[in-house]
Amino acid sequence: MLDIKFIRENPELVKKGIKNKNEKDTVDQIIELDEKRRSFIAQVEELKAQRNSASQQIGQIKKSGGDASAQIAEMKRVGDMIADLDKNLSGVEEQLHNLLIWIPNLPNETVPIGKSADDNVEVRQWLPEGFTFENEEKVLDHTELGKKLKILDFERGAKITGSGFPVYMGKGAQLERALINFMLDYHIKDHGYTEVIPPLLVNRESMFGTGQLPKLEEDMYLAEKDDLFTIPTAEVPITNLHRNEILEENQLPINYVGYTACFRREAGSYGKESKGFLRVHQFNKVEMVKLVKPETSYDELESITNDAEDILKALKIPYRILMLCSGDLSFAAAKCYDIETWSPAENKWLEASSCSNFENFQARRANIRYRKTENKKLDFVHTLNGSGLATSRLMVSILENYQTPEGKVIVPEVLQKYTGFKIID
RNA sequence: GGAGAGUUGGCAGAGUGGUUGAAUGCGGCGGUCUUGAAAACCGUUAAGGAUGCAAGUCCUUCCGGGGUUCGAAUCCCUGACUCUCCGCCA
Repeated sequence: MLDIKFIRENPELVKKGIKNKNEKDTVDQIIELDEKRRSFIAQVEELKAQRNSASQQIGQIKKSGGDASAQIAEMKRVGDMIADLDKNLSGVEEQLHNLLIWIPNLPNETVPIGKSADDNVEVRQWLPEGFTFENEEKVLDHTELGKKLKILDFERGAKITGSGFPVYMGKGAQLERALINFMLDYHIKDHGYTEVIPPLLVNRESMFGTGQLPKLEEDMYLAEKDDLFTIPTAEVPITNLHRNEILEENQLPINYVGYTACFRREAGSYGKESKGFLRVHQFNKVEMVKLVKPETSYDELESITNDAEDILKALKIPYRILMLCSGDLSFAAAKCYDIETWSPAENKWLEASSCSNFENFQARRANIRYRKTENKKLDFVHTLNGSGLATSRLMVSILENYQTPEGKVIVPEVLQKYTGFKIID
């Protein structure tokens, strides 16, 4: 959520940001409603001040046994006027709110302007020693490998639930679990994060707080009876841990890491991209969330991105970092790096992580503030998150990059102590 | 699922219609005292909004929403959550 005062004072800046994000510009309507709102406030507050002092007088008169019926009649009239004005005011405020919640966060000034994913900018690439993009022999893709080695079963997943709900079997399940544990341990021990196991269903307030609602309602599973959503990412419950709280400056930065299953309807995105793990409705992800002081948030963005990269370096998976252009940024993000891992079978990069700075956009929605040590003033924290990482796409890269000419898969060295075996055959 | 109790400021906890934004205690901050610290004592201590260059003035807020009233933390309705007991269950 943007600050209405900021919009009022910088309408052109806001309009530009909205345009660069390909979102709907309602700034003129917002400013008009804001003026209306403030004019109603001025009127109604004037009357309320009048009523408050008169009510006090009436109390005095009654106490001393006098007759206050004239004042009471007058105040009844004033009360009716207040009721009318209040009604108008809340009507205007509702309209204003309904526009404001659709205004996206503005891109940071360092973000390249662009329309779509084609305009994202590659920042750097990391390739393991000896890696080459050319494959002399045919590489099996992850679905073929999964079938051959009996470690993934997409067909049975479709039977018991529907397409896009993968089943991991045997060593596949063990590898998945090893990967999750490895990533959690790494972030906890080497990067100093605190582990959280949050609920997988959350209420509307939480979904609003991180910016999934109202825009992305159609992309989420909803348990209608209880009006609860399954989480599309652990970002939602973990960031909302501190909703409506005031933190102390010396508590910051707060670094959380959590593993959860994630659920996405991916409405309207069926197609060739949906093979195997490439697009699923349920997947596993280790997510990092940071609550930080505003002045540090861009350093923290670099840091959280590095934390995700460290995992890939340890696994020796080739990856590249993209800086998303304005048009490809999510609704709530001000700046975002995507990490893509290499898939030799698809012969392309697959998004495995997304690290974003939301500045105070989510903190405003979720009302997460902190008290500054210096002057005791309150301010909104900045929130960040980054996948560290999503296992589905990562599993594609591991299976494909670590396969032997015979179609077996070597377990990455750092995972071997977690799996207890070195090869899947 | 059934029955009951509760939700007040950073925390604990008073307050059942009229200077109650809210007693008191703790905590926090400032000060006195002290070589320093502790103790003791004194003072101070909410957030959001409107307006204003500012000082200030005003409005709102006692879980959320609605109502009664000239006036509500206080009365009524409703929703959420918490706790206790019973039932069911991993």
